[in-house]
Amino acid sequence: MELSKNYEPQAIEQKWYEYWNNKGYFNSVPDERPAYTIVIPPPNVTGVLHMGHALNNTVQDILLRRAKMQGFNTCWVPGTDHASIATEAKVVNMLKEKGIDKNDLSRDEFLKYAYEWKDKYGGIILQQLKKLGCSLDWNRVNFTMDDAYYKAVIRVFVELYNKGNIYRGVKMINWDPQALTALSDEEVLHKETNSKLTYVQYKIDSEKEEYITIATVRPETILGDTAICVHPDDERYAHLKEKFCFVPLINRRIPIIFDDYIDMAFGTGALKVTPAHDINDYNLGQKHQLEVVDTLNPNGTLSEAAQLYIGEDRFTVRKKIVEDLKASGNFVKQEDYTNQVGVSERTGAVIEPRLSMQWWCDMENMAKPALDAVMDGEIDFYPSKFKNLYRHWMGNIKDWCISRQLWWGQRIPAWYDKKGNIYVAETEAEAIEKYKLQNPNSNIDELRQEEDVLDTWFSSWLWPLQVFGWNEDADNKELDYYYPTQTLVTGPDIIFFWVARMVMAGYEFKGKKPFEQVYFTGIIRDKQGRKMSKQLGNSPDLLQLIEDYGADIVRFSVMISSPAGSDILYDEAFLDQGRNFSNKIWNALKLIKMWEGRLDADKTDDNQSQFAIDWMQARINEARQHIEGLFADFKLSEALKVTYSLIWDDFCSWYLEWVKPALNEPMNQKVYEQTLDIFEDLLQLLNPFMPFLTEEIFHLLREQASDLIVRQLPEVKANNDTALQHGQLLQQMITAIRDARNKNQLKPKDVISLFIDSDNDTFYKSAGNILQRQVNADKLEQTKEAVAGTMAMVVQTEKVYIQSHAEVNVEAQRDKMAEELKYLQGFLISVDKKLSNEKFVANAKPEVLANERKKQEDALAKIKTLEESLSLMEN
RNA sequence: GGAGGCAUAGCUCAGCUGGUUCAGAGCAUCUGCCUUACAAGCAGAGGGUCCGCGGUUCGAAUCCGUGUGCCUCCA
Repeated sequence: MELSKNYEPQAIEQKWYEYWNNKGYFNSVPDERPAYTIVIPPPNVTGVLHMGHALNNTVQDILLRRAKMQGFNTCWVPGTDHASIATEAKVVNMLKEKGIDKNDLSRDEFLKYAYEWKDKYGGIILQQLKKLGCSLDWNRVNFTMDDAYYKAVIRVFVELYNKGNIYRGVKMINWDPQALTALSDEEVLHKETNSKLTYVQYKIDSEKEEYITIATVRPETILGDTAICVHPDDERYAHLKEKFCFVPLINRRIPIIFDDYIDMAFGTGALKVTPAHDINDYNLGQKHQLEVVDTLNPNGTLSEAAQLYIGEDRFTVRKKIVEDLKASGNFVKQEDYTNQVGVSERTGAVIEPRLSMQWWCDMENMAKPALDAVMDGEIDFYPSKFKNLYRHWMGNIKDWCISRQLWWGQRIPAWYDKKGNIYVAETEAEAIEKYKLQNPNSNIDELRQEEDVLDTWFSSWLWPLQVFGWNEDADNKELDYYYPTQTLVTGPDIIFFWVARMVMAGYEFKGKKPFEQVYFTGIIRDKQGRKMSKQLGNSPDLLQLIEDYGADIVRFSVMISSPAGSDILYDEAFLDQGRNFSNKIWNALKLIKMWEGRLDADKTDDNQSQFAIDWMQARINEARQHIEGLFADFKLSEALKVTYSLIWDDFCSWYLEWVKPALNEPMNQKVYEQTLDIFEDLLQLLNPFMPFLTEEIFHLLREQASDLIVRQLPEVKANNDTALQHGQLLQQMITAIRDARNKNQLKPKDVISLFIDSDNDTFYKSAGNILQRQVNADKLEQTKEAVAGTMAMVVQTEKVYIQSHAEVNVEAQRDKMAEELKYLQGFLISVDKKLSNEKFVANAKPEVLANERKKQEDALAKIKTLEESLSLMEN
C-alpha cells in the first residue's frame, strides 16, 4: 500500500462519520450499563456554526467519546431552539423581500410561513456539527416548537400560574423598538456610549424670574417630565420646597419634590423625573404619586401625549428639541458625557425602558433550592469561580418577564372575557369551562386568547426534561435512565439565561437536578482580545477551516488553547500546530509500514528493544493516570497537551528511534507487534480529541476486529518506577552527550567512544546498545578511572568520558563542573537547613519530609561524583 | 456606584490544597543538520526581581492585605 506524503483529512472524514453513524455507535437505548448523558445546549435554529459552537461541541464530543471508552452507555441529544426574536426577524425580512408585510398577515398565515422557513433553512447547524465529528444521537433530535415540546411549555405555564407564581402586571420593561417586543434584563447589553449631557432650565412658578437647572442625556423625554427632584439636604434648593415649575416648550406645571435618592454631586443636583421612561424615575414616581406621561410609541416615535414632534423618531427629536430649547431660552449648555446605553442583544436597537403590561414569573421560591444545590456541591461548577457569580444573581433574583410581543413561540394560554378577566388553561375548551363555572348565567362560547408568546428561555429551561418525554410521562423509562444528565457544557455568558433556570426547572418539575456538573468553556476572542461576532466579522469561517484543515485539526486547535473557563485568544497558528501534529503521526505510521515488509521472527533483539518497550509501556501507563486526573478536573486542554507530548516526544522522538532497526536490517517480529500495540494505545488516548485521524490509522496499522471508537480503556496499573527511571537516565545521558558533541562541533557522522564509570551494570547491559546508537558511539567501555584526553561529564551519578578527534578544552569542562558543584552545594545547604529545622520536621507532611531526605541523598551522591571527577582532572 | 476576575519568558498561556527533580509548554529567537518516517522535520541552546509594596510562615509564583494596570458582568 502506498501512503501519501502527508496526512490528507478530506478524503477520510466523511467516510468515517457515515460508518460510525451507520453502525449505530452514536445511538443509545437504555441498558444495564451506567448512562453518560449530555444534552446539547440547543443552538438557535437560525444559527450557523461559529467558533463558540466549535469549542463547545468539541468539548462535549471529547467527554462523550471518552465516556464511551470507559464503558458508559453514552447519549448525546441534539436539537435547536426556536429563538423567537431572531427567527421572527428572519421571517419578516424574507416576507419583505417577497413584498409581503407581516401586518397584512393573520397570525396563522404568518406561522405557516415561519414553519416553512424553519423546514427549509432552520437547523443547518445540526448538519454542520456532523462535519465537526460530533457523536450525536440522530434518533433524538428535538426542537423547542415540536408539538410535544410545545405542550410541555404550556403545561408548565399553567401549573406555575395555578401556584400563583405567574401573574400579569404593568411594570417597567426593556422595550426593543425594532423588534417591537419586551426583553428580559438578560437580553439587554450595556454599551459605553459617547453622549451629550444637556443642561436645561425650568422656570419656577413664582413672581420672580427664577429657574432651576437640570442635566439630562435624553432631552427628548422632557416632554414626559412630571416632577423635578432634589436632595432634601441640598441648600441650593431648600427655598423651593412646595414650589412648582414649568416643563419647557409645553408649560406643564410640575412639582419640585425632595428625595435623598438624588446624588447632589451629579450634574446640578436637580433631576428631571420622567416616570414613563426610566426605571429609577418610575420608582420615584411611585413613591411620590407622580403622574405618568408616556410620550413614546412602541416603534420609538413620539406619541400624542408628547404634544410636540408627534410621530417623529426619538433620535431626531433629541437633536431638534435642543434647537427649540435654545430658541425658547431654556437651553443652558451641553457637554460631552460617557454613559452606558442598553441595546438589544438580538437587534442591536437602543432599548427603551417602557411601562408595559406583561406576564411575569416570580422566581423567588424556585431560586432557593437551585441556589443551595450549587452552593452545597450537589451540582458542581467547573471552574468553581462561577459559583460566586451564580450566588450573586440567585441571591438578588428579580421577577422574570416572560411575555414577548411576537407570534413565533408558544402562545400564552390565557383567555380574556369581555370584562378582561383572565382564564388560564391548557386549551381554549378548558378556559371556557372555567369561565362558565365562574359565570353560570352566561352562555358565551368564545373567549379572546392572549396575543403574546413566551420567552424562548421559558421553553429551553425544560430542555433536559422534555427531550426525554417528561410531559408525556414524568416517570418514563428514558427519563429514569438518562436524567439527571451528566455534564452540561456551555459558556458563562448564559449562566443566568439558561443554566440557572434549568436548575430551577429541574427541582420544580422533577424534584431532581438536571445535571451533575456544569463545565463552563471560555469565550473565544480574536487575537486582539475582541469577542468574536458577526458584526465585527472576526470569526473565521468554520466550514472553510474544516474544508482546508480537516475537523481533527480544527478540534485540536480550539482545544489546545482553551483552559477551562478562561477566555481564549484564537490564533490560526494553532491550526499549524495541529496540522504538524497530524503529519507527525502520519509519518510514524509510514515508518512502521516500512518495517512491515522486512519482519523476521527469529531475529535476536540486539537492538535492546525490550528496554524501549518496557519504558514506553510504563510511560503510557503513567500518562493514563495523569490524564484520568485531568479529565476528572475538566482540564481537557492539559489532557490534550499530555497526549500530544506523549506521542510526539516519547513515542516519536525517543521510542521509535530506540527500536528502529539499522538500515536494511530486518525487524524483529515481536518488537514490531508490540510497537503496534503501543501505537494503538496512543491512538486510543488521542481518539476523543481527534477521532477521524486516529480511527483511520488504527485501521491502517493492521486488520482490526472492531473499531477504535468503541475500544475500551484498560484499568490503570501501578507505575513501573524502575523502567521510568532507567528511561529517564538514558534520555539524560543521550541529551548530555549530544550537547557535548554539538558544543565541540562534532558532525553527526563523527564517531565517538564512550567510557563510563558507574556501578549500574544492569542498566548498560539492557540499554547500552541504544545509548551507543543514539550518540553514534562505536564502543562503550566501563572504566574505574579518568580517561586521558576525553571530554568528561557527570550525568546523575554516572561519570562519562567521551573520546573523539575534537580537541579537549579541559579548562572549560572544569569550569562547568565547578559551577554545577557550586549550585549543588547551595542546594544541599538549603535542604539541610530545612531538615535541621525542628519546626519543619515537626510540621511537614511525611511525604514532603521523605522527599527532602531523598533530595539530600541525591545531592550528596552527585556532589561526591563531581568532586571525584574534578580531583581526577586536577591530576 | 456594586460584584467578580486577571497580572508568570518577546507573544499566548499552564503551574491543584504553600516545600528547588517546579519556574514550565507552544509559538518566536539563536546554533548545527537534506541522519534508514517527517525541513510542516531532526539535534541542541539562550531567555523570567513569577506587576510594586507590606504581612502570615521554618518556607510564598502559590495564602492575606494594599497600591497600580487591564478585563467582564450588573445598576
